[in-house]
Amino acid sequence: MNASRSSAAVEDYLERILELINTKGYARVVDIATSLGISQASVTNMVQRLDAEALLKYEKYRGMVLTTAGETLARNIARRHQLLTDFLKLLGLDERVIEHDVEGMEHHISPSTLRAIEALTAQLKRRPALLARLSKQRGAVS
Amino acid sequence: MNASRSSAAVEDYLERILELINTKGYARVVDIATSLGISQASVTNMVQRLDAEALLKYEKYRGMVLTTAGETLARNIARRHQLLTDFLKLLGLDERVIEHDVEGMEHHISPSTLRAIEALTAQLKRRPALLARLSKQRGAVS
DNA sequence: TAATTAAGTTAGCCATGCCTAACTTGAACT
DNA sequence: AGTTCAAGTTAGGCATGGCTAACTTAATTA
Ligand SMILES: [Mn+2]
Ligand SMILES: [Mn+2]
Ligand SMILES: [Mn+2]
Ligand SMILES: [Mn+2]
Repeated sequence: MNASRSSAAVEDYLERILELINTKGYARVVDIATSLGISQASVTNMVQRLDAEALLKYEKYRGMVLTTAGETLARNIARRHQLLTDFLKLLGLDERVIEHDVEGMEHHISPSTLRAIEALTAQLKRRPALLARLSKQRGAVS
Repeated sequence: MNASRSSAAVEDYLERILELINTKGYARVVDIATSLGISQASVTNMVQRLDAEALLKYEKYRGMVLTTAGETLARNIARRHQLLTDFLKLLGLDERVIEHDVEGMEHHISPSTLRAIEALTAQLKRRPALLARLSKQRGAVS
């Protein structure tokens, strides 16, 4: 029923859940909470909502698995995160600034904008001289 | 007192209020509402909050002026909006996609990231060949 | 197996930011 | 001056997404 577009919060949860599953094999409430820096109660709440929205299947006290729909969304946001990170890294920005900015921007990038930035990143990777000039033009630090 | 960072909503209001003042000479509740696509009631509410936070001075039923703090914030978000728009325009994206994406991303760009994108934009403007290759590499359309 | 404790859940709360409906204010026209 | 009506305000409500405190479940340990 409810096909309304995903919120930034939903995308962040799905992204983190997929990441935990990929690295640890499973996603537990306590790990999601620690990793997102929020309370376990908030995670329980959202996990139940994601279950209701059929983005994952959750068995209380047991565990969760992403549904096909949930995994598709998760992979999609993970891809936006990765491509934006790659792009900003090229510009020589500080790691933590990149992480912060990407975490916010990733929720507002249309497919066509993403493709354009992807293409630009590929081109820039072949032009180290241009990138060097960039760093020089700015303060050269962060 | 309350130095907590501004929300995206606050930034959007301030940006629009400054724009109305710059183009019409004053910002009225009804115009802010129409221009942001929200109800007058919501605008009244936020305007009163911005007054309480000393970002503008509001005289009920009369009018509003930005305080120094409010104008500083407004100019700042307007600049982020402009620079991001310039950058995405360079990539040949559709106007409406740009507007949509910028409206979201502008709230998540750190000063150093902004400077980097500004420098990149300046360099790219001197390399039309690279930009042409970019458009070709993608679908060439939006 | 019984006790302990980490993990998870529930209940109740709050801030933000939006809405509609109903009312008030003040400007403009007669 | 009285009427009309656009603009503005207030009241009350809702969804989202956080929180803490108290309780329950289940895994571990003695
Ligand atoms: Mn994010
Ligand atoms: Mn992310
Ligand atoms: Mn915006
Ligand atoms: Mn803007």
